[in-house]
Amino acid sequence: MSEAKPKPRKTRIQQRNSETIIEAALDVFSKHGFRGATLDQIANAAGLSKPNLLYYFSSKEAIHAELLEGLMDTWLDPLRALDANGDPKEQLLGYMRRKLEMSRDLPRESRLFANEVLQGAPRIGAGLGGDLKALVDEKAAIIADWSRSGRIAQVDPYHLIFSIWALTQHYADFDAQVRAVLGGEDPFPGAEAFLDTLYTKLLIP
Amino acid sequence: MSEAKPKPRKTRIQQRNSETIIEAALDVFSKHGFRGATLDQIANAAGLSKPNLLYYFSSKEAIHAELLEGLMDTWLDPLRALDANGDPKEQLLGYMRRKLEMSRDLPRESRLFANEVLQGAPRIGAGLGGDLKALVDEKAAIIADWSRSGRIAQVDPYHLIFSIWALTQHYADFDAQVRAVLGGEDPFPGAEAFLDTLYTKLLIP
DNA sequence: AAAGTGTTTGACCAATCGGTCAAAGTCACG
DNA sequence: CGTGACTTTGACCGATTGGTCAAACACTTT
Repeated sequence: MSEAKPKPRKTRIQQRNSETIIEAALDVFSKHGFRGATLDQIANAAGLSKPNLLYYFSSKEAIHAELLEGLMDTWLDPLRALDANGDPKEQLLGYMRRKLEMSRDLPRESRLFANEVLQGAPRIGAGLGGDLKALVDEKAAIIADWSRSGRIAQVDPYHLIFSIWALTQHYADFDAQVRAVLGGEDPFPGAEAFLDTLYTKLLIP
Repeated sequence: MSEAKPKPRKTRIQQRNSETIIEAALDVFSKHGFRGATLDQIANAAGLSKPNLLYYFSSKEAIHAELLEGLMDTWLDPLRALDANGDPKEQLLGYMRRKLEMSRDLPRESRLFANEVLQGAPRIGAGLGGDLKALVDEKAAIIADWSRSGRIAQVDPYHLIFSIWALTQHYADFDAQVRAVLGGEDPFPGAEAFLDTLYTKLLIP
């Protein structure tokens, strides 16, 4: 569904302030969830007044919706890059590593999605059953082929993908818990080594 | 006074209503998060009036705190049961299976914790750095011993535990996403088979 | 400089929130 | 039955929330 309504990109100021608002909203929504975030918080973080926010976005939901929509692509890019013609093990390990990097570099985005899905995805339910499912089905078929031809071990491709999501996003979404247990140590070097070993062993035929 | 009576004397009604409220609060908090839940929702779910709720619990935070406190034990029990004297692989696979069962049977509890940790654990931060860290340290030492003595493969025990948390809780916390992708199929049978294979292969020395 | 468009804001609003309170209703027990 | 403790509720409160609006301000264009 490509609803390309020509939204008139107008002035420099509009461009700049819209981006500022989206950036501030990402900060606030990812930290407090949709219901927990307030327009005042977002306005304050963006350095604008609340009515000024609503001059650029018609409502709190509109900001949230634009955020999620703009992020969905970024979020699925690593999976899109999974290449049927590449080396299976390398492709899957590469996918895992890219997702882990995203947890390290874009933790707010990860938490934004986590918040949404945790509450039952009330605002992007369609996106999950649509684009996401289609993409996962496509890539799962590729993995299933690799399994069938013996190039990797026999694994359920769907649960393999789920496991990559779970393991990598865990380090962003449950950051507070991970760091409490590790006592401040940076989790990511250890995580990458562990996940490398895990998937290397799993995928050996 | 002359009579030394234990202060918190609970009547039948108190017992019953407290439990009803906690049960209703689990429903509402796990679905909407702390900030997203309202006293009216909880009261309605419990079949009581809002002032009646506050007759049993002094505040919204008090309900939430009691919920978390009461749940922390249940949540850590599977890890406590990890036995240093048992068979390493069986112990770890057993731990994983118990955690997966909890995701299937107690998804609300899982989401309650997920909500709390996602927002940075503002209300149980102490519990994470205290009891939880102590328990994980203790069990990680056991696993490290198993690794060192060659009874299981060499793995980072902390990230091994994290991986079990991430993989099992994923099926409760991201239920909406998992079911959207699988199209309604019950994820748990497939998940258990996948995780069994995964950890069996990982732990082989 | 004047006009027109785009931008910003203070004041305000209705709805909802967590929480209070006094009064009424109910229960246990001598 | 009577009495005192326990339980329930309608009415209410101050604070916060998302959102509106007219007026003021600023920037371009002529």
